[in-house]
Order: sequence, then C-alpha cells, then structure tokens
Amino acid sequence: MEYRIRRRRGYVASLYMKPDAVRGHLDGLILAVLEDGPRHGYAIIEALAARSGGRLDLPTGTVYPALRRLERAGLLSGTWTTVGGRERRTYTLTRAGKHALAGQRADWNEFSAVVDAFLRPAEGTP
Amino acid sequence: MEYRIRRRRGYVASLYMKPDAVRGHLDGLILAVLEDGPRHGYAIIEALAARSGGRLDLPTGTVYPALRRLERAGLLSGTWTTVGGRERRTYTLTRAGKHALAGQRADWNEFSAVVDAFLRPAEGTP
DNA sequence: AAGCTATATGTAGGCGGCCTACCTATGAAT
DNA sequence: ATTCATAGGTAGGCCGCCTACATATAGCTT
Repeated sequence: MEYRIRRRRGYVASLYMKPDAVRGHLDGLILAVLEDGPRHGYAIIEALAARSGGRLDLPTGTVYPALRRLERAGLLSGTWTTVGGRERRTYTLTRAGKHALAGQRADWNEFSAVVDAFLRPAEGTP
Repeated sequence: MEYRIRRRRGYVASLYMKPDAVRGHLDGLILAVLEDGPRHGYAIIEALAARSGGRLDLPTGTVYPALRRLERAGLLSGTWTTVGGRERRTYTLTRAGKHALAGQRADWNEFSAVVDAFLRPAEGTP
C-alpha cells in the first residue's frame, strides 16, 4: 500500500499518508544518514529517499531547519564548500551526534517494540 | 533504558522520554486494545500500560478526547453503563473501526520498516 | 470523621515539531 | 529562452498531544 510521507515538490502525495508519523524520529533519521559520512542537505534528502525505497520524501522545509537545529545543538558540524559553482553546506556527525544517534537507536527499538506489541500480532493471520 | 511515555498523574516521568513519539500512532493503539473486546476509557489506559510493560502510561487528557474523536469518526460506538455506582462509557469497535485498525497495522508495518532501515542496523554491533 | 487513594470521566488552553508555501541562485539540457 | 535538477533558505500555520484542572463515588486508613 502506497504510503509516501511527502512530496518534495508539488502538492499532496498520497491518500493514505500520515505526515505526523515522522514526529520525534526525524533527528534520528538524519543522524543515521550522516553516520555513513559527511553529506550536504540535498544529498541527505536523497539518501533518505533512496534508503527507504522512495517512501521517505521529506520536503526541504523540513530537513534544512532540522539540520540547523542539530548543528546548534552540537550534534552536527557544518562547513561551506563550493562544488561546481554551487554552494554546499556539508554536515558531519560530531562526537555528541554519534552519542545522540545511539540514544535515538535505543529509543526507537524500545518504542517500536511497544507499538509492535499492539499493532503487529494479527498482521498476517486472517 | 527507562523510556516511559508519560505519567498519568503528577509531573514529568523520565529524563529520556519523548512524548511526541506516539504522534500519529495513538489511534492505532487504542483500536488495537479494543480489538480484544469492549472496554471503557480507564480500562483502555490500563490495558495500554499493561501490554507495554508500563512504558505506555498515557494521561487521561490524551485518551478521553481521542475516544470521543474516534467515536465521532464512527470507528467506535460508546454506551453508558453503571457499575458499582460509577458511570462508565464503554466503547466497542465498529466495523469501520476494524477496517481502520487494519489500515493502521499496514501503515505501522510500512513505517516501522522504513525507520528500521535507518535506526536498526548498527544496533547491537559495536 | 477526616483524609487519602483508586476508580472514572471530562474540558480548556498551550506548545512545539513538522509542513506548506514561498523565495533565491547556478548549471545543464531542450 | 525556458525548463529542470541542484542547492539553500525563511515565515507562518496547523494540529495532535499534553498540562492542568475540575468533578464525583467507593473503599481504605488513621
């Protein structure tokens, strides 16, 4: 069932999407992407889309403010670089960011286990 | 790691809790509880706590409005009963509610698979 | 008798995180 | 020339959940 989070450009994506689903998990997703190495914002959005099979298609208005927030929080460090005449802000996971990512993983494991206890059992048993 | 969602009474519960985590999943949790049979609000809160090992301790101000909303939406039907001199509003899953629950399950499975792709892999491998 | 706890339901108001909608700019393709 | 992909950004708003509070009965303790 199609369940795309959000269209990057344009209007509504799907009838069954729930934009609120990422609430409280966005930071963890971004930190996880940056674990593979430094990336700039646009590349992060693409990595999120790629690794989720296109299901996670976050708008720039969601990701860019989040990156600045995470940088202010000390979890990321950002530096300006110019590639092919275009300005990029490349973000790198800090030590604190790695620590925060570990916490996000623990939180997600616990949370998803809790919800699984309610929403998983009768899944494939008609 | 302690990760309780919320205290039913009193103030803050835990340093590491994320109250926003249930966002967009609350309806599914409630519907899932009522799948086991009709229950009143207070019993639903207790069932959520019991089946989550105490990690899900939702405040009444969260659950009661949600129940009324779900009833208005036609997913639940509520009836007043008196048990031991106390008024109870007992909610039952409607046909539409069962259908919605199935949708919530599908949504959760897809969503959790997406987040797992980012937050699960390096979990237990230091 | 008074007080507290558990049971049971509810509302008003607010907070905050993400989204919508918009803007700017360059390089490449049509 | 215009459009698309790349790249970054902000302002304002929505809405879902939470906080805090209010109400009431039953049962237990002191």
